[in-house]
Amino acid sequence: MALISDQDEAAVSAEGEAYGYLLNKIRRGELKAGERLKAEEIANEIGMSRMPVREAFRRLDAEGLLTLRPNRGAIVAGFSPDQLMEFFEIRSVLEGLAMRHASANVTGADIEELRDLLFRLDRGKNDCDLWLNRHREFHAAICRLSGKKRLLKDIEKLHVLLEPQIRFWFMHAAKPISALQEHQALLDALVSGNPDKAEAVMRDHVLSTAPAIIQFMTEGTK
Amino acid sequence: MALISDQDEAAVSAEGEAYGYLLNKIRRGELKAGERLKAEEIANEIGMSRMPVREAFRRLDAEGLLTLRPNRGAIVAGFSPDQLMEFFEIRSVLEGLAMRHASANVTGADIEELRDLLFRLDRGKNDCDLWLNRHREFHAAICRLSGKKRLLKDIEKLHVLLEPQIRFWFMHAAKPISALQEHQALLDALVSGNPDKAEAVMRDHVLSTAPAIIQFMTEGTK
DNA sequence: CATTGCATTCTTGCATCCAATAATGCTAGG
DNA sequence: CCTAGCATTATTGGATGCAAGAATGCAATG
Repeated sequence: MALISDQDEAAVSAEGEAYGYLLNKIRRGELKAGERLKAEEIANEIGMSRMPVREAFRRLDAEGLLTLRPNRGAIVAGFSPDQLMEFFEIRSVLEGLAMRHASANVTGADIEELRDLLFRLDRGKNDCDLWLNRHREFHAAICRLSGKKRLLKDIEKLHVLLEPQIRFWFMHAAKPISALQEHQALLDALVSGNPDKAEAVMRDHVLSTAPAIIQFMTEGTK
Repeated sequence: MALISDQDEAAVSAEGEAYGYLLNKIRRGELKAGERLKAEEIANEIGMSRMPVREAFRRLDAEGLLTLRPNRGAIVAGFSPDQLMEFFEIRSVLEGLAMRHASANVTGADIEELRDLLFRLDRGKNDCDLWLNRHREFHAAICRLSGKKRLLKDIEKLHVLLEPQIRFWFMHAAKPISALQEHQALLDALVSGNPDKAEAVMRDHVLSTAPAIIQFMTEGTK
């Protein structure tokens, strides 16, 4: 249930609170690419000093969500179509690897649970936040079966990086009608017992969604 | 030539200096896994206050080189054989992807340069630092041909994570006699014009080196 | 009217200070 | 001699202050 970090749990530290606050804003698209963030401003909004905000900046910068420029503050990272495509490609190979391991570990109970997640995903296709969360959770659930923690973490980071874009697409473009059968195919590949096939299907799945999402962006902004 | 960040360039900021100082120590294995780092101690060593050191801790934590525990400081990250294997696997798919793109972009001049790097790599096989740097640079040079910046960055991060382990192996185990032909095979695959083959060869190459390095660790510590 | 140069204001980066939490060592009791 | 509990010390997390650099606005000049 924990996604990237503790962004919705009660953050114990001020830095954690600042991190979660900013992460949510970025993911929801409330902070636009290129926007400059002033440490003191953020600090006032959430009732703390600039120090923990600076540290949150540092963490978000390391994750690629912000760009920290010397003496010139933090700006929200924005990505070109090429960069977005690169993220999708990295996701495809990482989730492909996770899928490969998952296919070796998966049990009947796991499949049962995944079917349930998929069912809920489909039912949430009219609520953006709901759908995005369930979609992320569905992919995370598969990756979790791999048992590889770092892999899961890296993949979730990429999902967060792409979330504003996917949200934009979800809200403005045609709803993902085909999502159900696409993801059903993932489950089929998962139980096929063929690791190569499982990996290949996941790679194709991730890449197949990319062009529509990216192309829509370029059309939407011109 | 710039590796991960500005760890040997003249760091402009105090935070950058602290980051580079710690990064080098970790990479060289001067800080052992599990060792606790005290912010003030580090700060005194390099003549600054704790604040920039804390921020460097935050960055290194985000990169997975340190583990920051609430109220209990930073400890140097250490990895189990399983975790190391996971890193190698992630490296294999990421470098495989980079190789795929590189094979589409590579020119005759690039191959010339890579051959030169490989030649220098082989000549440096008796100096640990030299060999490690050249080996990293050889892989980075191939990945750079992909033109994918994020991919290159992620791969270099993994190289840094694995560096202490590879260093340990290099110093205590048999020298990598086969490295020359292994890497030569990479160049052959690169010019083969077959992206699938190029990717597969790189994946195999990265994975093939893993068991020896990891196994040696478990033997060396028991 | 546009543009350059300068002065003012704002923001960042770092040091220092203080409170809260964790680690350490000591003492007393078994 | 070992252990539990407490007092002391060390260390972290966060707030504040201050200097250096960047952004802004204004005025003078072409």
